Amino acid sequence: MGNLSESTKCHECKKSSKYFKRLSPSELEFINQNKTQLLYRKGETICKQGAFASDVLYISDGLVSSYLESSNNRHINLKILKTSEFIGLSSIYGDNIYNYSTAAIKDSTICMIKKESFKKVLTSNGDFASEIIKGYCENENQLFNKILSLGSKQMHGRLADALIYLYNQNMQEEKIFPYLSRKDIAEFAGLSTESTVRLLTEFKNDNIIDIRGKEIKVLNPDLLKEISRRG
Amino acid sequence: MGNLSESTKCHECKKSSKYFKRLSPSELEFINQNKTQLLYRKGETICKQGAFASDVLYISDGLVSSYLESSNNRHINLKILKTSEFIGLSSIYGDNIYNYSTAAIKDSTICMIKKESFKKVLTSNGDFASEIIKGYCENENQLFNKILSLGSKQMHGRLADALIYLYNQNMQEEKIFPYLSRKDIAEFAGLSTESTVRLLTEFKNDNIIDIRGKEIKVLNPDLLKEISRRG
DNA sequence: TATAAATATTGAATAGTATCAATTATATTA
DNA sequence: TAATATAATTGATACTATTCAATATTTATA
Repeated sequence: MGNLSESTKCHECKKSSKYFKRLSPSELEFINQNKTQLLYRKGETICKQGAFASDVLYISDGLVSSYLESSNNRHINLKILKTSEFIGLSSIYGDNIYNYSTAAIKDSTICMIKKESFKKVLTSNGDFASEIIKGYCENENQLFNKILSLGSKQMHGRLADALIYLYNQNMQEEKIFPYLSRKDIAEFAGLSTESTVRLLTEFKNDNIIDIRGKEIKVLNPDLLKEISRRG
Repeated sequence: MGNLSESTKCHECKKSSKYFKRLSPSELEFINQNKTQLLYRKGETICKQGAFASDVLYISDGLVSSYLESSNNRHINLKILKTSEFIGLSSIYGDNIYNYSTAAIKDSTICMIKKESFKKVLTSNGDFASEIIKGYCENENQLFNKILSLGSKQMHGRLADALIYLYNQNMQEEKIFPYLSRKDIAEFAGLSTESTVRLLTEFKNDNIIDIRGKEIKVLNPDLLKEISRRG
């Protein structure tokens, strides 16, 4: 706790997102007063699909994966969420429930902001609202890609899509592959774990990727894109 | 044209959506001045995935299907859009291009509203903006369902999902099945046309649905939901 | 209405993918 | 570190779904 409390005030937060930059000091202070900060350990569920959503969550520091849980007990991974990203934005106006689950893939500090407070700021600050809407749109695009991948491609194309996405995430500051199991990758591609393992080996033998344990490097991104394109 | 011009003014439009109800007369008049009305024939493409999006489209009267086109030449159907729904809202803040294609499934009157004008009203009228954001959220939920269906279910579950969606659409004022080919249904379910036909027959033999040519009736919605649930 | 074109249906063959079981490698914990 | 648990890999098999080809049916058009 002591270690957390240092960075507990929003306006002192070094991890402030582009969204929060749109807020005035008083708005930021208002948010600060209506939030709680929590530490989630690797593997812990942060929010659960279907649960009542009274807060908007903000990743103050960490690495989180979002996923959908199907009625037949499978998971489809949606995104890797990083420091300074929001969770559960669409619950603000929607059903009041989380539409997907999230889990910490490494120890993560999460700010929980009361939804009503968040909404208040959103209504009063058009700039902030615009930024949020922009976020929605980008997000939608990624969902379309997912639908195309799952709906119109077979194994090779689907794994290529997953690797392209994950590799792009991996290239930024923090490496993510060390935190992902084969099962995680499989759930990004919408494949069984075994098929994923087999295909990864195939890609490796074709010098498309390099594998050292969990670490995966893309050697031939163009070919990977071509495989994605062909489906 | 003569037939169209009668209902060309926004404030006289009988097909005004819940969104437009949020606008003041002057705002409505502003939109009116910055729009064009066009008639699309059945089968015509209304907007094309990837094309530059300078307008927000509004279905003044008609029936439209939205779909994604994959790089390997397949289509995945997303939604049936009806009178008083928007097309291309997410291009307002996003990439400036349409992220999906739409085609008229029957003759449809479409209003094309200059994006910049739409944006102007959106920025100045928070109520209107709220309504639009709410629309985004509902939409996102449907995309999650699609991802779950395509990513975690096999044929029976996927067709059940498609039929449940289409049947719900069908129940409203206008019947939609007469406008849909087996191929269309297949593209909603993410299946081949032949598999779709075979499964439809199977569902019919199991008294889950009734088929008379294009007309499809759901006889046992609970069983259909159960099939969807089990995947 | 007759004819042509498009759509729907069915069967058989093939390709694609998951599942199960066994084994090996890696990570965790006493 | 040894023991145990978890994750990764591989092979064989069974299942799922598409494709191709042929036929029937419906729709559109001259």
